[in-house]
Amino acid sequence: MNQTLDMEARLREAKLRPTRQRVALAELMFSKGDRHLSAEKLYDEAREAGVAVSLATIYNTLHQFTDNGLLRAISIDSSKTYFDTNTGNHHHFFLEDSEEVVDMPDGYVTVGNLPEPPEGMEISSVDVIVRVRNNRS
Amino acid sequence: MNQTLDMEARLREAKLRPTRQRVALAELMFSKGDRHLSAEKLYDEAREAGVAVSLATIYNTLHQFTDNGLLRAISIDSSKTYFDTNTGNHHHFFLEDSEEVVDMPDGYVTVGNLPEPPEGMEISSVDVIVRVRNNRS
DNA sequence: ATTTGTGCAAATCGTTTGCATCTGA
DNA sequence: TCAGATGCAAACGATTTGCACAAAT
Repeated sequence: MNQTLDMEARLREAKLRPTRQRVALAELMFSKGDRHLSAEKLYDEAREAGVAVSLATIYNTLHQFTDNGLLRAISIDSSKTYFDTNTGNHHHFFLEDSEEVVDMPDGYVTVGNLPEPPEGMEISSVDVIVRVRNNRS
Repeated sequence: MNQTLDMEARLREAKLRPTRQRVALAELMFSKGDRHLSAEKLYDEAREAGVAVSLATIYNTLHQFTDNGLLRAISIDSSKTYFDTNTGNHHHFFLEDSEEVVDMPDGYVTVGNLPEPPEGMEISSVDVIVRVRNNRS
């Protein structure tokens, strides 16, 4: 069974037209387990894989996927946005030295005793980021 | 008692020369309780207050203050960096609608059951960000 | 045939840097 | 005096946008 067909179905479910580029990018992102990609990194992978896409399309695609629930955007480091293929509830380690984002499996981390959000506000999400570094820094 | 003198002392303690601009900026930042400022916002406040500083100096100053423990940098939203005048241990609410950062008093939020950091790594800091929005979005 | 997506290059935004000029100790 | 600070404008890197062209339904 061709993976491409699965991706097409997946895109249709997300109400996105399965165009050449979207299918190719979806395969790159979703065929290798959970990943945390920056636009630039995905762009490089696409070129390596011989997929012709422009950087603008990478950004468009990443945002469309995010809006339609296929990806989750993570802002950890000002300057770069990471897109997480794991949209489930979980938190992250951020490796300061290599600027990599690593999943912390769910089941870990409990956040307790949250104060009330400000008047008229509701919680949209709770992000826990544990910054780590090489212990000989 | 002139506030300026206090700020000068404070800068000296942090091993920074109390220059005209640094003293002025420190006063703007530290005289009004805990604040979360972006470089641009501080720049605007400085101009309003009639303090002549360039944006480059604002950035330099903000980073020097951060390196010397007077401020803490927060990356919440890719794209903008916020500088927190509260360097103590605490977490934040991020108001998605207005893009404001608000302190969550310490004593709240307990993070439990953290997994081991990856091999050879040590925890540098743990950040909890609770994103909130208007409940009629 | 329409609507939606794509590519390119130019534009934007926050931030940084190079360098000549000033200023505080 | 003279290391360290400042201002300006140009450089930057990530991201967005405008618009003509191409592809999907």
